[in-house]
Amino acid sequence: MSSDIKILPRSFYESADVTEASKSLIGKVICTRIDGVFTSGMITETEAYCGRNDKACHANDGLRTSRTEVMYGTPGHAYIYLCYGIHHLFNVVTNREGLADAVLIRGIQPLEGTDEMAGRRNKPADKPELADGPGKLTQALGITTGYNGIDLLGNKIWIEDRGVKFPDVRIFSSSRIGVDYAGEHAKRPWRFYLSGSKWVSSG
DNA sequence: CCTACGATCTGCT
DNA sequence: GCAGATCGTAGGG
Repeated sequence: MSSDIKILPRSFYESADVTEASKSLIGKVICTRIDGVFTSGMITETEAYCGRNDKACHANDGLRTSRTEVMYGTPGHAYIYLCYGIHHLFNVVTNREGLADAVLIRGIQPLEGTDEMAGRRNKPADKPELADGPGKLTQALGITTGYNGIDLLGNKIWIEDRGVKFPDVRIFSSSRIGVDYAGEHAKRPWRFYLSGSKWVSSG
């Protein structure tokens, strides 16, 4: 029964294709134990960002700064940054060291600790607004930039495979949200989401 | 040093 | 539907 649950190994994050990694993360379960509180949710929506030839990516074409340094590090670590001065956005670093590929988590279906999430969000536990957006789910899970760079094979933030596998026909794609500044690259269909799920950002 | 702006969300109209 | 919030980062002087 519980033997179906396993933490994603480093090799999962070492995928050489960030769009494949992005798709594969749909259906996986992100878990946090923050201040001793366990919360979790199934990933419903992701976006791929590539370190080479992708103007939407913070680390595009080798741009290396203190902010982007984590993206150039070991896959399977968290890149968490502050967006619009308010929202903490959570990414997983993929591929291999030095390349700066990452997947942004944009939506989850809350599973465990929903009352705790509701408290953190000051929203009802059973409504999509609890976690149907990149800034909402981090608040629900208790994730802040203070955890930037953390290893996802540790015991604070991790991702599990619980044996849920959706058929490819249920994974829809679209252009990425909020990256119009990236010009032509903004049109790439690098957003992936579970069709029919309520727990997906409206955009 | 200074300025512009964002991988968003909320509340109000 | 739209404007305001809010602050770290990047880039330029």
